[in-house]
Amino acid sequence: MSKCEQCIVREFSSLKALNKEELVKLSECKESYTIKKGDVIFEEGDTINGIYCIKDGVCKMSKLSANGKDHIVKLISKGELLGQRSIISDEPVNLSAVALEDMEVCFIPKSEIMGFFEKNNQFSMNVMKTICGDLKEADVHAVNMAQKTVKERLAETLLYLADTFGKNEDNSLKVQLSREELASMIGTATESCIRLLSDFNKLGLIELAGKKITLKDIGKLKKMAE
Amino acid sequence: MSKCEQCIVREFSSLKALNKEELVKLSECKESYTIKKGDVIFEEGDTINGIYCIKDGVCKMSKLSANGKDHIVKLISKGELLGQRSIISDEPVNLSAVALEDMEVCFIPKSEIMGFFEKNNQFSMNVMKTICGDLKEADVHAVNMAQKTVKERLAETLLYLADTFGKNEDNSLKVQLSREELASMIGTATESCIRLLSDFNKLGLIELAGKKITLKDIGKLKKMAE
DNA sequence: CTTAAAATATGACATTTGTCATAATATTCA
DNA sequence: TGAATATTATGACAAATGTCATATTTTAAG
Repeated sequence: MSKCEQCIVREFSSLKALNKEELVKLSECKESYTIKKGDVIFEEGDTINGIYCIKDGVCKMSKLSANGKDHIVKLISKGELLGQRSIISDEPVNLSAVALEDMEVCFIPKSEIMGFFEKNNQFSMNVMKTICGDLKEADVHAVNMAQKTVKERLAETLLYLADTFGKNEDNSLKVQLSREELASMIGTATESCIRLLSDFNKLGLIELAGKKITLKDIGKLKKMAE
Repeated sequence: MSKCEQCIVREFSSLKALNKEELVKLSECKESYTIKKGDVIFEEGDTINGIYCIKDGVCKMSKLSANGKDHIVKLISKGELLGQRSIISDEPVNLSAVALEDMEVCFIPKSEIMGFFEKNNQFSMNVMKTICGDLKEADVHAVNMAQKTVKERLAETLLYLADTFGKNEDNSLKVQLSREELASMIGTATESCIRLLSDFNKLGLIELAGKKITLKDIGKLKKMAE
């Protein structure tokens, strides 16, 4: 079993507040998992008994809307913690988490986390700050959904994907989403998404090669996203 | 100056975790304000040096979108705390707060709040739970904005207003929003909002009398909101 | 490698929503 | 009170977006 003391990923999350002793204890109770692309980590409504620390890979967090369509609320990657909200609220999770690529995660039991909350004030503050950041982002997201056109949202999302998850050697976006998934992120019909991607392609803003998307004119894309 | 120990509103917020001693100290440093309808409590980007405890009245929390339109993200009323996110993140506020009716609020300095965080674990947990609740709501809100039609959003919002803020003796909604504000809540053009209200009126779902809106067929409205 | 299934792409059209113009009504303030 | 202003309402039309049908291409399975 790998040791948390030596895990670099920890430095990027609230867990960086833990001291040596706490880390040793954490190493002993955490469980490592490998998750395959497409696998479900948890589903909306599930009761989870701990949080997941993402060591590697990206997953989508989505929510079913009343009409039965899935909406991808955000993407989570290396260094982030999954399920904090559910543990703190003591409620089932309200988003589903599905791996977009093969992932490495560690599961930390709820009891352990609650102990940190009680004894480590800095850890609590870190978690609070993270959740406050999430809240701010969620508000921005809601306003974007309400006020921006689909075209603007698509441009913005492409830029977000490039900024947040980076590019391959050939300059294409590292995270590969299906058209359906991309549509579900920007909140539109799959066909509309495909059509707009075609338009962007014809305008020279992006280049399409199968599932690969390459941003060609970031300046214009930024203008388009307003 | 009124005493926090005797303030009932406190019982509805995270402040309920405070002990007698803390309440006495709070009474001494807090400041009470009266805010007139339409007054700005703070604006997006402002740096605030404490949080506001709403004793009475309702305010709108809004965010300017890139195209210059205001979007009302949520309404806040009696018993809730304003500005927690900003204080915890140590960042300017990202939403504006404007009174929809005359309000009574108390301002609690940041230093005091930070002290509670350090010494009162239950207070910290309460705040965390509140923010987690906000986050959940914000995610639901984003999905609604992305997936529901304007009609569905209007029906939903009317029901929300009735549920959350109640009705007058004549059964009309207690919170009075202008058509423009209602439109800015559901994320649509003012004209579209007015048109849909007219439709709902003709269908017998609601009754319009000036600014007053009365829900006549809650069942159908619920169906319409999906 | 070949076939079936899934994903992507595009056309045609309906529906929703936004915009601009203008009228009717309500509200404010001198 | 009465004029000025803001708000609400409605029509006409344009633009954006969704839906359904159907190719085309890609991927997966045997």
